[in-house]
Amino acid sequence: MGSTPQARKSGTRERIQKTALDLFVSRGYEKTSLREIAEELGVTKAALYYHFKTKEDILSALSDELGRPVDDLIAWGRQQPATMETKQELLRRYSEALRDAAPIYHILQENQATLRELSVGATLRQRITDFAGLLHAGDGPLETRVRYSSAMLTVHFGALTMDMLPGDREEKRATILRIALEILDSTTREETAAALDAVG
Amino acid sequence: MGSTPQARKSGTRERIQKTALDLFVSRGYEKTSLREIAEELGVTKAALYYHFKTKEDILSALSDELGRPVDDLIAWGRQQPATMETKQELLRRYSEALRDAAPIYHILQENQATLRELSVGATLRQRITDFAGLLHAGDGPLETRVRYSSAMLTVHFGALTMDMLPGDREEKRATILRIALEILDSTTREETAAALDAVG
Amino acid sequence: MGSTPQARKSGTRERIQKTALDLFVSRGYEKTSLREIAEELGVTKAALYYHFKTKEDILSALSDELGRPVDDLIAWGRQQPATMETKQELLRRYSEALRDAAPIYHILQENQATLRELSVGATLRQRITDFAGLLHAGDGPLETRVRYSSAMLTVHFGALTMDMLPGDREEKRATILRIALEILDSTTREETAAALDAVG
Amino acid sequence: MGSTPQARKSGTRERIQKTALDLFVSRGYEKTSLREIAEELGVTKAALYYHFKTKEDILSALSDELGRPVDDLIAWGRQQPATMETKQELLRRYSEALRDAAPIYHILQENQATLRELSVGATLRQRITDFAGLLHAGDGPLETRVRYSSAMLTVHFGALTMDMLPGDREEKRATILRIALEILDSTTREETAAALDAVG
DNA sequence: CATGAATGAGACTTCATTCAT
DNA sequence: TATGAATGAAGTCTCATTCAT
Repeated sequence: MGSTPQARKSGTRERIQKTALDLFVSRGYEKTSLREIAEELGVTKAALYYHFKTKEDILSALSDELGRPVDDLIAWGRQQPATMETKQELLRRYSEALRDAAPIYHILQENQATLRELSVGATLRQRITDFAGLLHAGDGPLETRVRYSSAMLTVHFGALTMDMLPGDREEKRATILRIALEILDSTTREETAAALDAVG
Repeated sequence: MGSTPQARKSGTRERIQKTALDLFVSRGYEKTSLREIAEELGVTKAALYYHFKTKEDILSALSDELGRPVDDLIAWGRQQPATMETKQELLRRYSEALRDAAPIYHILQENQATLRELSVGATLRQRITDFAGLLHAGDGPLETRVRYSSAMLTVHFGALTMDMLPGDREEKRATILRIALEILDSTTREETAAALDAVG
Repeated sequence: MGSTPQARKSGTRERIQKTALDLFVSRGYEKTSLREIAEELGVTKAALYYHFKTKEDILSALSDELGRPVDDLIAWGRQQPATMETKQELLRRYSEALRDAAPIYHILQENQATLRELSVGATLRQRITDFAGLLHAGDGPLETRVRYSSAMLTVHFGALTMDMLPGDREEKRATILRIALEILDSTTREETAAALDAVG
Repeated sequence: MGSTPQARKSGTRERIQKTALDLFVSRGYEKTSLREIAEELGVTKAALYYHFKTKEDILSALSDELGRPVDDLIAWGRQQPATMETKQELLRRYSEALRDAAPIYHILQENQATLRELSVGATLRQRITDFAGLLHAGDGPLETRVRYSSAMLTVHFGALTMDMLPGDREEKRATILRIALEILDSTTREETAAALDAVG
C-alpha cells in the first residue's frame, strides 16, 4: 500500500544498470550492496535477481556496454601495420573511446583488489593489456617501452582524473592527448635535438 | 610452567604488520580478514586486538612507517624555491622514496573505493596531493599542468608496476626516472624544437 | 489476435508432470525448483501455475496417478478374507503394483523429511500403512509382525533399489517376490523344521 | 539484558550437536535452519559458526561420532573369514551397533535427496555399502544376494522403525535379529526342507 | 600477552508465489 | 494459454569487534 504500482515496460533493467554504475563509481563495487541499489530504485532485492543472475553480472553487463568502443578499437588496431602513425592514431582513438568507457575503468581502477577474483575483472584487464600490446608492438629497448607506457598512462589516467582539473572537458582531453603524443614522439625529437646540438 | 614472566620483545606487533602488509598487497585490504592474518600468524584474532585497536589501525601503522620517506621529501620540498631544478630534484627523490613506499601506495591504488571512507585513506591521498602540489607550484597553463602530472604519473605507476617488466629493478627505476624528467623538461625542448624549425 | 479460443490438448500439463517426476526422482522434491522444471520444459514458471495451483499440487497429481494401482490393490484386499493365501496374493500384487508406483515411493522415501509437512506426504504414507494393515490383519505375536514387516520391506525396497543389482528386471522382481513369500511363509516352515528335528 | 550470561566452559559445542541431532531427526536436515538451532539454544547463529565451519559440518561431526560403532564393526569384519558364522556375527553386531547409530541413519534415510550432494552423505552411504559388501562377500546367485539384502534390510529398518511397534526395545531388537538370522539361514533350511519332502 | 567464546550487522542468493496483460 | 515482472520470506555464511579470564 502507498507504493506506486510502477506500470508495464518500466525499463527496469536499464534503470538498474544506471543506478549500479553510479553507485559503483561513487561508493565502490564491494561497498555497494544490492540492498542499496534496490532501495535507490524503489524495488526489492529479488527484483534485481530477476534481471541479473548475480551482482557480478550487473558489472559484466556494464563492462560489455561501456567497453565496446575499446573493443572495437582493438579490433581495428589488429588490422593496421605497426607503424608510428598507427600508434599515434591508436592513442588518438583511445582518448576518444575513453569518453564513454572512463567510468568502467574508473571502477576497475578503484576496486582492483576486489575485481582480481571476478571474471569480469579479467575481461576488463585483458582489454587494457590488449591495447597496450598493440601500442608496444615491435618491442624495442626498455626506454622505448617505458615511453609508450607513459604515453598510455597519460591518456588513461588523464581521462579518469580529468574531472579534478578545472576547464572544458574537450579542451582538457585535447591537451592530454597532445602531451601523450609528444611523449610517444620523443624518440624522433631526441634525435632532432641531437642534430640541433650538432648544428648549434 | 617455565613461562617467561614478562616476555619482552616477542615481536608480535612487527610480525602482524609484516603479514598484514603481505596480505593487503596480495589479496586487498577489504578482502583480507583478520581471521586470515591471525591464522597465517598462528595466533587468535583477539591477539591482533591486543596489539592494534582496529583493523584500520594496522594499515595506519603501515602507512606511517612506509610513508615516512615521502613525508620527509615533502618537508624538504617545502623549503626549496619553486624552480625547475627543484622540481627535477623532487622527481628524483620521489623515485627513491618509492623504493620503500611502493607497497603502501599499491594498497591505496587497488583499494581506493574502500579507503575512501577510512581516515588512513585520507592521509595517504593527502601525501600524494601534497607532493603533487609541490610539483605544480606556480601553476601555469593547462598544458604545463598536464605535463607535470604526466611526469609524476610515470614515476608513480612506474614504481607500482615495475615488476611486470623484465630486467634489473634499479635499471628500470633509472630509465623510468629519465623519461619522467624528459617529460618535465619538454617545455624547454619545445622551444628548442621551434627554434630548430625556424633555422631548418 | 488470432489465438485459438480454446486451444485443445497442448499436452503441457502432462509434460509438466513427466518432467517434474524425473527431476523429483533424480534431484529430490525440495531440491527441484519450479524454475528448473520450467527451464527444462522451455516455459515460464507462471505457466506451471496456470496448470497447477502449487508445487505440491504437481506432486499430488503424480501421487494420484502413479499410486492408483496400490489404491486398487488395497480396495481389493479389503474384500478378501484374512487368510494366509490372501496375504501371499497381496504380496504378489504389491510387487506388481510397484512396477508403476515405484518412482513415487522412491520420492516419498528420499524426501520423507520434506513430505512430512505436506498433505500429499500423508496420503502416500497412508497408502503404505493401509497396505501394511491388510498384511498384518489378525495381529499375532511380535515375531509374526516382524516377519510380515520384513517380507513387505523386502518387496518394497527391493523394487526401489532393484536397479543397483545386475540382471533382468522381471527376473529380479520374481526372485525378490519369492524370497518375500518365503519369509512370510516361515511360520509354517518353522513348524515343519521343528517336526523334522523331532523326526531327525 | 534479561539474558542469562551463560558462564565459562558452557560445553556449547556439545549442546549444539545434541540440539541439531534432535532437530535433524524430527524436522529433517534441510528443513532445520541454523536460526532454529540457535534459537533453541539461546545463542546467535554466529555462535554456531564459531563452533562449526558449516551446517554440513555439524552433521559431519554427528556422523563421525554416532557412526563409529559401525566403522569399528566393519574394521572387525574385514579381518574375519567369509564364513556363514561370520555373517551371522556381523548381523548380530550390526544390530547392536545400531543402538547408537540409528538416529544418524534415520537422518540419512529421510533426507537422502538432500544428502546426495553433501560429502557427509557419501560417507554415510559408504559405511552401509561397506557393511553390505562384507555380508555379501563371496557373492553367489541372485537369490542368495537378495536373501542377504533382505536380512540386512530387516535389521536396518527394524532399528529405524522400531519405535512404531509397541513393546520393550531390547525385546524387539532381539526378535528382529532372530528373524533376520533366520532369513540369512534359509539356504540351509531350504535344503533341509527339501530333504524332509523327500523323507515325507 | 593472549585466548575462547560470542555477538550484531549485514552480505549475497534462492524460492514459491502472484498478478496484470 | 501463457508471460514478464516483481515480491516477501528465508537461508547460509562472513566479518570486525568485545570481553572475561
